[in-house]
Amino acid sequence: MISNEFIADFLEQIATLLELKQENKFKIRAYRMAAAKIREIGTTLAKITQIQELENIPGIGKSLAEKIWEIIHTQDCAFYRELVQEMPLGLLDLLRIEGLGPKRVMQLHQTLGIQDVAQLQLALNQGKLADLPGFGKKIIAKIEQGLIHAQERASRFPLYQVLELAKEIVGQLRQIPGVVQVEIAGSVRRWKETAKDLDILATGPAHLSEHVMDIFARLPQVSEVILKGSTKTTVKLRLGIQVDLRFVDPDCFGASMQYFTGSKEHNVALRTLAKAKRLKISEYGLFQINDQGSEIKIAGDQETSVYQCLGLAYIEPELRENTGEISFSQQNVLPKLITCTDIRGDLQMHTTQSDGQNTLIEMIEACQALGYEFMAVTEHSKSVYIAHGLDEQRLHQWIAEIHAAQLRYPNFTVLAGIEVDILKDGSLDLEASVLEECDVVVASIHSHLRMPYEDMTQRICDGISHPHVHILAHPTSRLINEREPIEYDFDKVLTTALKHKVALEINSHPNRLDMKDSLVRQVIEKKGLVSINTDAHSSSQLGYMYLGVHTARRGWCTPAACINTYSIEKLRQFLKKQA
DNA sequence: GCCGTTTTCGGCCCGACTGTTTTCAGTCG
Repeated sequence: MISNEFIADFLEQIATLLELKQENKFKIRAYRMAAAKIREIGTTLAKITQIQELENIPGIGKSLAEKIWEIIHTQDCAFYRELVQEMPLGLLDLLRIEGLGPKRVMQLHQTLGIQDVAQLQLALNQGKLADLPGFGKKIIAKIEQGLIHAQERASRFPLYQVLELAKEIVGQLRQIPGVVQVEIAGSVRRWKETAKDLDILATGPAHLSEHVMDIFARLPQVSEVILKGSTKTTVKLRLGIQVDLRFVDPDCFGASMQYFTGSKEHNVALRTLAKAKRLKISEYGLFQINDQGSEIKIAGDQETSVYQCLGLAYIEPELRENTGEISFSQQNVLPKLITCTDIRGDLQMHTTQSDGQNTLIEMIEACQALGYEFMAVTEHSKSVYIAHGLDEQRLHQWIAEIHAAQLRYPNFTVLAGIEVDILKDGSLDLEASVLEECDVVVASIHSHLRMPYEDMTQRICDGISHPHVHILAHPTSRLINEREPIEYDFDKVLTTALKHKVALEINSHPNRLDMKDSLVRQVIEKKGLVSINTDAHSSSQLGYMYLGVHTARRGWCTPAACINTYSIEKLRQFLKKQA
């Protein structure tokens, strides 16, 4: 079955080829928006039986519907083929080089016959670019540098890594006397799972701006200054990540935070809305345009007031992806999102009994220190040899030990659990009799990650249909930047989970964040349940909970949809499958 | 190519920085 990703990649490539062709930029945008829509939409397009249904999707009209239909049924697209005839695919790689946009790439292609990165490198070595109009010394140097960057660049950095870095840099900038505010913006503020760069906003009196930019450009983490102006400076850190700092007047703080938090798509939609109301929005504020064409600032110092003056309820940064949040906001029906303080307990963790670093008692006390009311200890099952997984006998004894430990903590609940493997054939790795002794059964997949789509779907559905299973852990087994998610029919698994009252986990480990945001959204839309857990292998990893909570928020998750917010009484009801 | 709180055609977000420019285009976010 053709995945939505496959279709979206096709449209994305067409958009880039049209960009090279210097087609109408709004046409290009239409392809990009359609690709984005397809990536986040819940339904698998390949299952659609009427082309009309495609046209009903916002952002997809007749022309795009026909192309998508063609891609689904032929795994190919004639329009795409035509474009590739005109422009070699190697040119797409050139576009990813800093300093090269569509115009210059086409100029290189048409005048020097350059078709790919290797030919560009050769032309640079031979000094051929210097003869071209518009290619001065600086531009050529930038392209040479860009080629080096393109080779060494990791595409995106995991959120957690960038957050740690951001805290460091923000801390350093806040120490500059006279600076009023320094805040993280961009995709990091939206808690997107990976970041291309880090955006920081600082405010203060205008005379300070040059000084702040100087200090920023000379921070010890900086390896290269890419551009430097009085209000905007971009540097590259030794770690390879790019950081943008913007400096504005405190009066513009709200508008700037709004602007630099993005997403780009959210901002475009907001500006369109503003324009319809004869307003103009920029990083400097929200302006009313009167009949003479002059502008009067009506909002800007607070982010909330920018939204308010547009007739919108405040939109949390995690929702700003232009996936429906603006119309929900207009109708004032945005969900009240889950927060870290709603979490009453962690339902997946490991101790020294299997592959954890801390003892049961240490984990209990760490959970209590976090203010939790309950926790579940969930060791691995026997087939996970390397993790020293438990067999029936050991689990039986271990449950007794957990019960004994519980006696020492009368005001706190320690649930005895297990993370049982779903084997290749869909059966569970432990006998039902011992699973029945557990308070919580978390099922997951650790082996045979590459199976045919239909078989994997069946395997997971069988696994979670087992009467003792409560939670499907890290549902896609992906590792960010390391391992692709396993492929199966998520709709079908979700339907099965709903039927059997199984919650789907949001695993908070920084390398996992699994399920990802868009899948969480699907669960929420279908009125399913999630469980946000850390899968901690040490007491310090219990602290990753916030990463899972923000991922949940990106999926529009409310407290009611997350079993970790339940009171212990309600949780026990759920675990009895009587909820 | 899409779409309608300027509705079936004519719009479609806005600004900073850089370089090669003699007044602005290209790139980027």
